[in-house]
Amino acid sequence: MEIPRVSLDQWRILQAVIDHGGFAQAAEKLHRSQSSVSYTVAKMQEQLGIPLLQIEGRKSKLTPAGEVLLRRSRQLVSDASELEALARNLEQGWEPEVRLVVDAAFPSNCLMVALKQFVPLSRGTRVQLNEVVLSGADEALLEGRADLVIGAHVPQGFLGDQLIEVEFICVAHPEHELHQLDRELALDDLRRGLQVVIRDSGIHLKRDMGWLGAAHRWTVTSIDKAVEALLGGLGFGWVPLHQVQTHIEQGRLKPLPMREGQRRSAKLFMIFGHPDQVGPATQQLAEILRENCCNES
Amino acid sequence: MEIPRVSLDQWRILQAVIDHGGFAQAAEKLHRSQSSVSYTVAKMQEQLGIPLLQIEGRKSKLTPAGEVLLRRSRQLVSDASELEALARNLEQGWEPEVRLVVDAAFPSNCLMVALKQFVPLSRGTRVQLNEVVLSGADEALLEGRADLVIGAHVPQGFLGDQLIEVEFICVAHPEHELHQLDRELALDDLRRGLQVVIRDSGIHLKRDMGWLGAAHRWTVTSIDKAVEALLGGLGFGWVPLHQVQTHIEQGRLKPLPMREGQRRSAKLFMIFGHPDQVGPATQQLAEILRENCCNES
DNA sequence: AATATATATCGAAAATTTTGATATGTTTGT
DNA sequence: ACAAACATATCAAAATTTTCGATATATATT
Repeated sequence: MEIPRVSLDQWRILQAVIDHGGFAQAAEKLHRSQSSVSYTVAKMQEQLGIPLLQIEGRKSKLTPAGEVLLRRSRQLVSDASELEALARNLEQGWEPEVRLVVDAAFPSNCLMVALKQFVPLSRGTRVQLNEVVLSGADEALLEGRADLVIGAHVPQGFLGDQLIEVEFICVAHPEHELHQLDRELALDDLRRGLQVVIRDSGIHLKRDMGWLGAAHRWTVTSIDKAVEALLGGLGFGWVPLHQVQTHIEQGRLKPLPMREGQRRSAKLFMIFGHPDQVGPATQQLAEILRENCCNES
Repeated sequence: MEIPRVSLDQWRILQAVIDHGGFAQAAEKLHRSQSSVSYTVAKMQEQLGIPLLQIEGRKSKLTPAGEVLLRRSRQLVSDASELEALARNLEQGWEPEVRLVVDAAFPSNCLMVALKQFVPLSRGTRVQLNEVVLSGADEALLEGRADLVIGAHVPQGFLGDQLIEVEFICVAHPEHELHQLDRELALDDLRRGLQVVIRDSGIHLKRDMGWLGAAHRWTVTSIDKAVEALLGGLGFGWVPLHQVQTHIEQGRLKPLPMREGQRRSAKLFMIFGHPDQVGPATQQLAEILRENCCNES
């Protein structure tokens, strides 16, 4: 690995020149003299052996190479800042990383919004996200592989706050044979069909989602795949309502007219991996997740 | 955005202290005095407001925070080097980015090996990879959205080298009804079944892969999905042999015993997006891809 | 041509880093 | 317990780098 010759400060000065429209303006903002800025830029170009700016008229403009390098240098400087932000976090006892394990039934947009909110508050603390199904969450907890879990079950010895209730609905493609019967369905009707079942992602325990004892089953490993299979007219199955809402509205899937059990609901809990000592980053992330879920419902 | 106070040099010196086992050794390697190293480390800790090293016996060891920060700082320094390597590349007329478009039929391991080889030679030049099906490749070429294409067809006005020949084989799940017939199959036998067809990813042109005119078809958007569908026993279809080889060996899929056309082959070509002016990075990547394909066959 | 704007260059001043010498503290071997 | 070996800390002086103010050069505007 070649050692870097151009310093962060040098890149920062180049950025300032572009951002503030000239050497003089950049110098102003940086509380330096104009000649200092000029010196720095000249030196950078010498070190890199490539011109970054070229005089055009009386202003200097970025060369094509300069444009590329500037863009990437912004990332570099921002990474450096993040590193130092992490140092400040660590000083206050922040964790460098939060391991978040989430049951696939949890609405992914909820999760995305929460993570987007968390990032700017946590510069430097990373989130390692792991999507699991059913007992996969329990295992992560029991094996200490998670700091924060959103799961359907609170194992012994852990404390869980209820977060949201996810409704599962039993659907099939509108042209599926079960829809052709054109009457209320009993559970017995279902046993003859092909059920799409979401496979538990746990390794030790094995509990599959709403397994009915139907004659045929097709097991998939994620909710996305399950929905895909249902859209393909492959069978019927219970999936989270929020995941198929639009499909239902647009007629690509249709809830089965069941006498009972068309809907089931699962409570999702928020569980801390180390109930006794929750780090501040984990705490913060948990709070944001909670807020987002309240707004949602 | 907070401005970085700790310089790349400072991080590098911390790294050297750890890598060479002490201030004196680091100083040696860095051609600096031991006191200089000591000064730098002390200053860093002051700037960050957090201890990175602590004396343990007579050696200094990383604190837990130091460990985290060191690990990430290595990435930072390496990014900085990469940025400068990019500058050197640009100076020699290297492109900052190569847009590579690859037909999904191209063996992905081949691609991965080639990219892994390319990365160290191209530090700083990024590869933007786009997987397409059939005419998606043509479109990328015609619209100038690609520098290098691996596709099944060479559009007018472009030059293509043949790269490899990909064999497609017609398979179905071993328990599929077509396998139960237990005799050689004619094309007419197939028309009654459900064919899994890979959908063209092009937007304007539309050519689907080996569409037979079968009674039922299920169209998927990637080869992976097609294989998945076939594994689920959903129908039959032509897919690249290399993608299903292990499935066949392990009995999860079985080639259909066809009188004719069990195998089809498609030639894949390597095509430059701008035949007249091929950048050196593109050139290099193309060479590596070619080499890898030769070794493969 | 005169003026305003923008970057380049120069020598001197200021700030920072490096150095060599030496101090302080820890472990190892006798 | 003591010396030798090892490791980091500190100090003032030296070396290097950066910054500054002034001024030069170049281009566009009027």
